Amino acid sequence: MVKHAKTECDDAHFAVQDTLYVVGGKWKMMILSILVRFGTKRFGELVKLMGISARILSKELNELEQNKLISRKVCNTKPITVEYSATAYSKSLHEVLNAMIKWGRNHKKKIREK
Amino acid sequence: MVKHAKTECDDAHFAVQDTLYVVGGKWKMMILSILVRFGTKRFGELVKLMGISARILSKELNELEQNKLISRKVCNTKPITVEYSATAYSKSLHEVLNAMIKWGRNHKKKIREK
DNA sequence: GTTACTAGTTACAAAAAGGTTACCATGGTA
DNA sequence: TACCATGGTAACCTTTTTGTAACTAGTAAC
Repeated sequence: MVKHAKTECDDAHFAVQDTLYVVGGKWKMMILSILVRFGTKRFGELVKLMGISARILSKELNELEQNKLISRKVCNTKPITVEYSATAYSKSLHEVLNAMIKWGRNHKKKIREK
Repeated sequence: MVKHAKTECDDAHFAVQDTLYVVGGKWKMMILSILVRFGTKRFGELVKLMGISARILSKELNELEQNKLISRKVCNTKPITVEYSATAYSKSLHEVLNAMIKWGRNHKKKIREK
């Protein structure tokens, strides 16, 4: 959680920062986007789908799991596989997620128009 | 704009990344939040309000201005003052902004409950 | 025995983000 | 004259983030 200097802590502006603290960065929202929209995915599938390195993905998945935003399940397959899924709590982010998808698409369109 | 490896570029997951590319980071959404909700603010006011350093604020404001998300106005006061305002385009972010404020507040509440 | 697949981890390097301090020019005030 | 405030900028440094390459362990196919 972000530490706030002087102002009241439940100020709207700092709430924005708190959200970014949990799901900011280059990859977390994209991982959630995939798991929420496509459903359960394996580690290796995410690597290929996203073009992310295993090291970074592993770290991001751990952090998301600690914040209860995804769940991890190890499967008894020949080479063991691990499945990641969105949790109920991660679904509380759908408004943020959808708004960002919408805005990103629109912004890219605007830029291409130039 | 983020460069995408192999997948189709208008994929929802990459749209999320595109949004983060423009308004991600520790400060940009907070600046927009303040300008959208409080209205026009001067440079020095933002520094005090946010607890951000002048160097970083200056950089962030420049980047937001380049993306047409804020406008800058130099005023003919005794020591010149500079006013920053949200633009019409920045208001297209209100959905993202409001969703993030709402989620951040709720998340902090959950954490305190533990 | 060798190769391959799985999901990671480790060590290392590079880049990006964020921060501190000192400084500038302007003009008003004590 | 010296000091204060304004909105910056430049040099420098630290921390965080991201990436690459090599390696692990278990099992199965060749």
